[in-house]
Amino acid sequence: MTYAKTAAFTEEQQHLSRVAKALAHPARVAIIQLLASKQTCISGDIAAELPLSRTTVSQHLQELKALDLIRGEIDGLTVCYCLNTELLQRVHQQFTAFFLEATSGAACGPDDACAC
Amino acid sequence: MTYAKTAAFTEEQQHLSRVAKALAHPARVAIIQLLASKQTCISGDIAAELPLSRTTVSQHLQELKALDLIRGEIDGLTVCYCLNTELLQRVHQQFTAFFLEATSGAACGPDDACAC
DNA sequence: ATGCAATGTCGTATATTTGCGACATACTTC
DNA sequence: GAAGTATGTCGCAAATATACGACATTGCAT
Repeated sequence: MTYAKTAAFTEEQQHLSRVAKALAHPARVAIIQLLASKQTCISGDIAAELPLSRTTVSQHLQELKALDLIRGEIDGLTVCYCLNTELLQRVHQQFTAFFLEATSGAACGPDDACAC
Repeated sequence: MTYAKTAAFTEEQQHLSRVAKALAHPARVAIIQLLASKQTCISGDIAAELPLSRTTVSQHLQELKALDLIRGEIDGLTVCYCLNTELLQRVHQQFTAFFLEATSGAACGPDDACAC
């Protein structure tokens, strides 16, 4: 395995990067925004709204579902996807903590010159 | 090009996913946290702190630098990296806007059942 | 100038992601 | 039950990402 030496990193770092990877594709960002905008949790309409094939969209949906960021509920023939707002809020807090940590410390000088 | 049909998405979605991709690896998250914790913008010490080869760390640094999230300043023989806190703050705002949008709308029901 | 140390780049091997057509499944309707 | 529709899974091809050793470059010290 010459790939993904993730085990050597903090659990926090791994989790943050896992969520970041879920958002690392515009299609998945678009899916979340779509679910946020439409009250009704759409199903295959998502595929119709995106410039990708239905198969590909389904895969992106599965990726988001694997992280539990979205949830799918079978309603007869169609599947209803919705956001897991509770988890999204927790993720938001983690990202905020990360960014606050990153922006609070002394960094570059006034004209972006390192202070070392 | 059977990959990255990013051009079909919003500029906002593309940018968010680009930054997310930069954070989609624990090593890069660790690098940012390291730069945040150490006052002095370290150089190759970063490689010593991570469980990766110096070459690999250098590549991760270049990726972060390509997005201007970090900056490197040559100081004689060593290179000083530091966080671009200004940009990080802007990115933080964008992520916050995204998460607020995602968590505000009506989503799953009380027991995480879709409301459709 | 010579030697050494710190960095980055290049080439390469492997793993993963992305995208999509073909197929299987499940459910609704007639 | 037959036909049609909505979804997901599987398998494949191409593009990317990850990891690292070998090499080139640059600057410091002797």
